[in-house]
Amino acid sequence: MPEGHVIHRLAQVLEATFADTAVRVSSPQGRFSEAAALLDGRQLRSTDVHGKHLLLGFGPEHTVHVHLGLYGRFEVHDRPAEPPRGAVRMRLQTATAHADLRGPARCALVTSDEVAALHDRLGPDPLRDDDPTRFVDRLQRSASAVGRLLMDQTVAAGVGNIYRAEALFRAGINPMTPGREIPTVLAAEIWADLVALMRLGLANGRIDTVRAEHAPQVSGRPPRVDAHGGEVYVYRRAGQPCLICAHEVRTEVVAGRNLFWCPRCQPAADPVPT
DNA sequence: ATCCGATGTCAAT
DNA sequence: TTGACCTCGGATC
Repeated sequence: MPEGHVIHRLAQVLEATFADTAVRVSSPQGRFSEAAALLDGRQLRSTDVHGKHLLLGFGPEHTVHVHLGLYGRFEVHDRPAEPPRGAVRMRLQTATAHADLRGPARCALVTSDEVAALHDRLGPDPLRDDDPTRFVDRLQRSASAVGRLLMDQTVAAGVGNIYRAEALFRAGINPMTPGREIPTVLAAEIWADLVALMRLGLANGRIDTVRAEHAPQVSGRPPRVDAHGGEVYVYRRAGQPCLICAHEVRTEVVAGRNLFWCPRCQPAADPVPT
């Protein structure tokens, strides 16, 4: 259940574990057997990540496109593989290591054209040093709520439900604010904060938006340690007191996911006087 | 033992 | 907007 930083980290681990050696590729579950046979014995030549999409390059026209979706997992172990338990879609293995992919939304051999189309479709990724002006432009050209736009992978690739809620909290922006009402400087600041937060998440291996550099001061209140392994201001804290102002954190489904915000720290803009 | 929701996306409506 | 995908950990009975 990853946001983009998890996929970037996964790519690093896979590269470190499997580079420069022949990799046995199989599909114990069977649903990837045909492609696995084509890849078996090749070397992992490259990895690439855009948003939440992982690309494993086993040579020209031998790229595997992986997307974990909501419940996929890709676990890497520095020990020889044992007979798989449960459904393993794709297994990579050497004499000393193995990696098991389970429950992905997508695991498929793709052409270079399909790779190009994927990159074209996705918006800038805060972890790819992409151009922030594309993000700012998309935001400011839309009447949609910013809380919706941040979940749109053509607007910002790799941002998920936690970073959406936390970035908006840190910026003090009400999630229902139309993108076009967000000033350029503020939009650029949201991007810069996403870059900082996601880089920190990549380095730490977990999300922490409270102790992150430049975070708003948590006046006298201890940060809440989130049960999911990170520390957050509002994510999944519906009904609990805001860590800054003690107002009750609200929640509402936006873009199909539960969005969380503090109505006091993130007030709706004043109505335009008539 | 069982239910439910989840760091996601797409196709069908 | 809704259901499907197809997995698991935590809450609840």
